[in-house]
Amino acid sequence: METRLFQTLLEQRACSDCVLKPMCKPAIVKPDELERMSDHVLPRRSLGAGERLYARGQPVRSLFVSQAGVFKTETLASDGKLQVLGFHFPGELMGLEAIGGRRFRADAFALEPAVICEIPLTALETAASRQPEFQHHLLQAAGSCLADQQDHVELLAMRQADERVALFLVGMLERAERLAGKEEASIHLAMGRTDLASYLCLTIETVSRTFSALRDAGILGVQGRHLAVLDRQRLLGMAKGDAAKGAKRA
Amino acid sequence: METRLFQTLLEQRACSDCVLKPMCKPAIVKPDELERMSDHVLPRRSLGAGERLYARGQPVRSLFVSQAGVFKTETLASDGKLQVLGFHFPGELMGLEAIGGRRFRADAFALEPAVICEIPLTALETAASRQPEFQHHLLQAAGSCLADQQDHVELLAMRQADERVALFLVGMLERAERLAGKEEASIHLAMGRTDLASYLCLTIETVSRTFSALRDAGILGVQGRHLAVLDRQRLLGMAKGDAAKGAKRA
DNA sequence: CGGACCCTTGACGACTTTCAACGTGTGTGG
DNA sequence: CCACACACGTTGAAAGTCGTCAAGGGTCCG
Repeated sequence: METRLFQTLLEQRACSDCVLKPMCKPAIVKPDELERMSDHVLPRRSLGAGERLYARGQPVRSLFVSQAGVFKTETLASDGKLQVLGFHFPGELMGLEAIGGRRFRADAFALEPAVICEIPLTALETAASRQPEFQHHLLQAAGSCLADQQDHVELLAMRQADERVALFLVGMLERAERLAGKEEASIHLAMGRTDLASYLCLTIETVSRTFSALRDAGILGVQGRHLAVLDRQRLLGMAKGDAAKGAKRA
Repeated sequence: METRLFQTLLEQRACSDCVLKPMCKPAIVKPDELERMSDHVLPRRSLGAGERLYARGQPVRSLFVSQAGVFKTETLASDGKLQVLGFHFPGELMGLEAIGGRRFRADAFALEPAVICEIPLTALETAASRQPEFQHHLLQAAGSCLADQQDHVELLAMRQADERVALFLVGMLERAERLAGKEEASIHLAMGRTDLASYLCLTIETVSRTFSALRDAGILGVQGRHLAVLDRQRLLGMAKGDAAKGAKRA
């Protein structure tokens, strides 16, 4: 059950035993450094759905890696509306964008019950100094965060709503498959339509209509937040901007 | 003249003498490390307007900092169209998003005659290992890149074309003022309407019309790429999404 | 049972895109 | 020197898509 996994994740203190080590982006290399690292990583915390991990404006003292559960980060855009900046899956680093300005620029919320690994910046930097390979990993993790953000911009560059949604779903599918290690035919969305719409820069109505169109076209099965990928090929096609009209057949 | 400055920038080999040191984001801290760093930084190159600095798919061996001249980075979006991801001013780090995947994900072009400082990754990492403060700076630079990308997303989240353009102009103004160290009343755009439109995810026609509307509203003076900020207050207001209608007075 | 929340669906209008034409400046070649 | 092509920017009119406003259904919970 989920509770079992949660218990396991919470009890683990040592990074060397971490279930997520293989996919932990800031993964540490040498065993002895792992030990040292463990001493500094704070005890794992669990968060309930909707709970806030950190808040905009707080000084950054730690970075975070989700062990279980999807997170969202959102910021107050210049027009005063909330803007979802990203969704963060287990193993993905959070908070890095804050260290440029020393304070968090966004709020982070758990979308589901979650377990979080908190790494103090001081521990991160001393570990990086001691161990060039870890430093290298850290830089790579930063680069990956940047790449993710660029993907978000690319997503927003898709003009048509259905293309945007399709590209988003393909991305979610890939992430889920990377975590599961196998092909998936269904997607469970951790976020509601509101967060989804904000991330895609669309209204919830448009998102809902697009899902319905994909359903009517036989591409997707839609039951609330649970989606079934019925025609992977056509979904991929839409994500590439092929089928301008959602329901149009090839 | 510009040529004089170019000559100066090209002749400088030592980071310690660098004119841009105060604003070089990956600025190095201690003098002796500066010396060592200089030995590894490649001789500065100059690029003509439109010349390519690096290409998508190339393996990353160096990061780059513009010494003079604005650059653009653009990628091939999944729909096959070119998408401008960012504009990079002197002192800003380029290429970091590539190191996550070991290859450049974008092309970088000089928009004007430019001088570039090339820092091999190996030099970067050894310097960071030796000197914790430099490592800290490097991480901060990475964070700043990430923050810039988030700003881009925030920009794209502005629904109305005039709000997007206004927010972009405010950003350009701020960057120019940071470089100049004083308030500016005019903006010289290094990029053409096509790159601008791509960055803003609008068509060039819409960008052009928006500029015209801002001109007619008495907010902006427009002469091709040269803009005069006539009503700073109202421009800021639009960037915050206040005036939904561009020409509407307060 | 009522209410809150989330998601869906419909109709209308506004905005941007698209298509098209025009003007300007620059560089090339006659 | 002029003609011409070409790139770039502007403007106009028409069409399409998404946002807005509004209403309704479903589920969960008190």
